[in-house]
Amino acid sequence: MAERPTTIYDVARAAGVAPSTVSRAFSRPGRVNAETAERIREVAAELGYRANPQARALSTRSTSMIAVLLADIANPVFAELVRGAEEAAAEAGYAMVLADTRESAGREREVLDKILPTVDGIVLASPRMSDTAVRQVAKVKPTVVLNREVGGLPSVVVDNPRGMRRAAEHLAALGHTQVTYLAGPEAAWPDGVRWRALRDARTDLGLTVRRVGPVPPTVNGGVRAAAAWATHPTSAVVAYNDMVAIGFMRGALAMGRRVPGDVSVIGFDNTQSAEIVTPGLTTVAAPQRELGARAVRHVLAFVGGARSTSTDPLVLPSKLVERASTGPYPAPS
Amino acid sequence: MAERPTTIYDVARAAGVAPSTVSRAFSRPGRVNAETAERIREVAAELGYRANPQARALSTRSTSMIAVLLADIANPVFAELVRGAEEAAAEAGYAMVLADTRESAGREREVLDKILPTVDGIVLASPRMSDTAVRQVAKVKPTVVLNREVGGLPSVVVDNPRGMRRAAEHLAALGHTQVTYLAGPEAAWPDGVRWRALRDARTDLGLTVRRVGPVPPTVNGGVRAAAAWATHPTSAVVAYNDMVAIGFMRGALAMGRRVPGDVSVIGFDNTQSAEIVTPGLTTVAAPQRELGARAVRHVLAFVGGARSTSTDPLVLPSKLVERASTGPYPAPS
DNA sequence: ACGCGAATGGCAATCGGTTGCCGCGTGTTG
DNA sequence: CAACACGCGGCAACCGATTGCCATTCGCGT
Repeated sequence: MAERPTTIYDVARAAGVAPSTVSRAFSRPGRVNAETAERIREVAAELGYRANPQARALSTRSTSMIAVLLADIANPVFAELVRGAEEAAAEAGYAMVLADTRESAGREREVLDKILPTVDGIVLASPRMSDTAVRQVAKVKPTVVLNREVGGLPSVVVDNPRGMRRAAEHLAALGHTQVTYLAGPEAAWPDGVRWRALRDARTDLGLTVRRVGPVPPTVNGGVRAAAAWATHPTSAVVAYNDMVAIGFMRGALAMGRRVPGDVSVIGFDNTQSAEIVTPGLTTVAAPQRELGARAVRHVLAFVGGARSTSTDPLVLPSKLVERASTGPYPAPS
Repeated sequence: MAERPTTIYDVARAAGVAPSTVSRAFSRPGRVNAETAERIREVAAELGYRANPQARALSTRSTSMIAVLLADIANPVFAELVRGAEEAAAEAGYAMVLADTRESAGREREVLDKILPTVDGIVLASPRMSDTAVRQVAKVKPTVVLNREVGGLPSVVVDNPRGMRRAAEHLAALGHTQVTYLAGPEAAWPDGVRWRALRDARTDLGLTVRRVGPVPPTVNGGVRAAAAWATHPTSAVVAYNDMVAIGFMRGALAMGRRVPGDVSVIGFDNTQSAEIVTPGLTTVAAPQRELGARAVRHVLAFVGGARSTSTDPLVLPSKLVERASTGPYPAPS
């Protein structure tokens, strides 16, 4: 521990050249004599030299890193997304670091202060901070926003309206006429979008919609939502996300309601849990991996100097995955 | 974008003082006249000055960041662990960054090269690289290893042997005499430990043990394990982790075996999935959050200059959580 | 009135790299 | 043989902050 790493100066001394030559031997191979370069590289290897990217960044203003800020790592939606992001970054020779901001705008700011100067670009996944705060960040470093639209800033989002529309159509086709929406955190941008999409689908699908919540986007939140729903039960519910949907199913079950016998349930995100839970959860899926990859490629384009790729949000399709948690409107028994 | 951030030089000029004074106004408040400091702070705020931690690190050799490297973010075990780590870091005024290494030793090295100089300490969670590579890292920066022991290096691990012992006892008490272990990746340190613990429990619990695998530590891996198990079925199975256990249950179910009627299943990790799956999965739980927090506090102690806190591994207890996936040895029918 | 030390601000070196520019030596060309 | 270009290495400034040391000023004791 604490052993000072070797620097270009160490290498330079050992190889009998100037530090600048060592630097060039690595950064622009053509610029220095092939033999000299070779010798330097040998010496460097021997000494275990590794360039300090931060020191380099001081003058070049470029680390080869990007950061992805997540509202909550424990949320399984992010698993695939991170994968996609990581792969896209690796492909471009960038390292990706992640920071969890625990659903808190304050924490986002703190982390950003520390991390911003160490990276070339930022992906804000489901940021909780204000639009102005986000714009502030975008002024300093190339930034792409995920799962949210912030006027004038590049963003990547899922086609939530269409997803919700599909969900509503599915329920309507099964004969349901009343749908309850189990709302997630108000700070979550997609929540409002999904709710509005459901309301918009109301008239031409002949649906009545209600809304309970907001509840935390967790299994327990779903259990609480079930209790709230029970005061005015409907034959169908759409939850903010899969975890809430699963919690709702547990809660409903505990109250003696059967799924989908008494109530049909639809979630959002198609997380792994949606598949393993019983009954299998019908849910609106989004290409999370693609989402992450696109976002990263998008920032990297900016980092690479793209002046203004269109700032229209890039919207990715979503689709309904039908499983066993939805069924026909219960026949009067 | 691309707007150069303001530096102490900008602030110094605007406030009519020397850069060094600006620096001191922030880093050692007593050292500079109260009024001057106040003025500087005002000017700085007005200009939106934020210190560049990397530049600072050049001379102080201390960013206020630590890194946690994970083998796989998609693995839900890490969710809680990250939480604990993040909280412990925040408590100490450190920011935590995460890197996913996709279960690859090579990727670990690459990421470390980039990230190492930007942080004060490292937590390696379930590293896949060789012991020597790990020691190499530890020579450069304070390092704590999680879920693995590397001779001479501080580490935090779960009491896997005891956990497995409890699982075996539980099965033995239910009358099972043959247990199959569904092995996870060989590069995963706990895999060997768990398997050995099961073998060790054999004789005095009167068990016969078998082993199938290795399989990937995923639901699909579990499905494959079920196929392998089916060639020599046993009445009880212990899986490398919950995902494998869940996959096994699906696979077994698909083959017409009932859980726990025909086969009892135990997982490891007590992830959220263990609770929501049907039947509820009996599993060996570890205090993941605590694990993460301890690891971080441990590195921070080293960062703070502790010369050699004992390098004995810190071992945290594990316990068996009984749910519905285990039952009595099937009566001959 | 003189001397001394505390308070306070500035100068300049340093951290580890990068890069513009200079200068030397060699090879090519007229 | 002179002129010129080019290849290649070194010097030194710079990125943004920190810090040891020095200089100035002021207050105070004697």
